[in-house]
Amino acid sequence: MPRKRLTREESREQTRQRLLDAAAVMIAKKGLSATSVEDIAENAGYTRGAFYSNFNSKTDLFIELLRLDHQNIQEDLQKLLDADLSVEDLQKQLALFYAQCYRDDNNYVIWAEARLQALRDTKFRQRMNALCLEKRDMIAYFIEQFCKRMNMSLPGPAGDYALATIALMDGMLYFNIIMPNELPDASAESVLSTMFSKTFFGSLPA
Amino acid sequence: MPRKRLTREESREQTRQRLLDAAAVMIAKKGLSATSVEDIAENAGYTRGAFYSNFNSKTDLFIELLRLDHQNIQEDLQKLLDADLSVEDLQKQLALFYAQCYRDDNNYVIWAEARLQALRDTKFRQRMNALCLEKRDMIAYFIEQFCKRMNMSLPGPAGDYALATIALMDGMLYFNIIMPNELPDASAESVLSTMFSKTFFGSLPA
DNA sequence: GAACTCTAATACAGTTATGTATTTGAGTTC
DNA sequence: GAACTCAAATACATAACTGTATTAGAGTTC
Repeated sequence: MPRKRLTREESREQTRQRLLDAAAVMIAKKGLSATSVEDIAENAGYTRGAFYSNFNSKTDLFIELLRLDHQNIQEDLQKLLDADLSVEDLQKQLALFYAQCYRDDNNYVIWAEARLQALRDTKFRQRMNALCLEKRDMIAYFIEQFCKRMNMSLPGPAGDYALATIALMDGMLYFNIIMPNELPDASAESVLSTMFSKTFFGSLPA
Repeated sequence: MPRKRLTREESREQTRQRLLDAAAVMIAKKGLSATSVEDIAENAGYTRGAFYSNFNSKTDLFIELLRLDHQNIQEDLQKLLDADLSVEDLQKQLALFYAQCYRDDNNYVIWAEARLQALRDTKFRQRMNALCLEKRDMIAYFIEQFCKRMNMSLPGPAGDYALATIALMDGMLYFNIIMPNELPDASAESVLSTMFSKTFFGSLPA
């Protein structure tokens, strides 16, 4: 039984959202270029007509997908910063944050696809880079906060460490997805925390 | 003027090699699934007939491409190990090795494509994982050698550090390719060496 | 050099994608 | 509730890719 007769705007928004959701699933499953507009529409329960009525192109939809996910990430990070956590909790959050971003595997794949797309498409790369730099700066700020509370100073720019953090977690995450047996969670965590504590604690002033 | 009238076998080998080269270029440029068999053949100066005469499928060719590149990497690494370098040189080699693997950008993209393919195709993943584990073990051995000469001991299994090394270098490399302005070489190098020296030197026994 | 062989080109048949133009029908307006 | 509007379906015209089956011709064999 249909709860409610949807208004035109609600109905359109629902369609749009379903198309976005279906696209995320299909792109993760088959890859960006192997996913046809037809795939997306069909998987969302519509036809191509609905797609072209809501998006100009597959690329446009894809960017919207990234934008929305990035927005969620930023909001989550901001909440963490605002929460005024203890040093221990902050440390935990720093180590776990990135993995949380990719809480389901779809997101990991989608950003991996995005990176490749960025290598190929100048316009796309510009939009992508803006998102990445925002993320880097956010994490850099996070690291700075962390160091301040620990009464430490970094040997280099926080931005560089932010990049290293993203890079490291990304790579570890990939290994975890692709061959979970070879790198049990405990091991991954220990490697990460070793790298981080050695790196950051190594720079303690006293 | 044609140097020499090629023997049938030579001619076939030349065709095969040209197809492989063209595939590497096209796959890096357009992506694996966006690259058609036609693209590869045409770009190599042949028609699809030549392709199907030399390979069973695009996937087969792709795996051959990876296999060959991986073979080169392994050989290079082995040479380094055999060279019996000084500690300083060994350290340099460790930091630079991975970047050398991707000496031209094509290879980076091709392996990124391979990672995504591995996420989707079980059979492919199995072949891929074998290559990755070989590489990990090789680098782990490299790290062990390094530590031995430095008279250090690692706090954890060398394999874990090898994975972290690969992950970190991979991620940094991506940033370097995608936005070289944001991460000048000097900066990337300093981040890497900081991470490594802090991590490994932090574990010195005395 | 005639008969043979195998590489690569060509021809073919089938499938799947694209975007636009047009139509249908569920919501909206009065 | 009749006229209207816009979201989504359908129809259409193209284009591209796939793999196989067949053919042409450059090497090979004797």
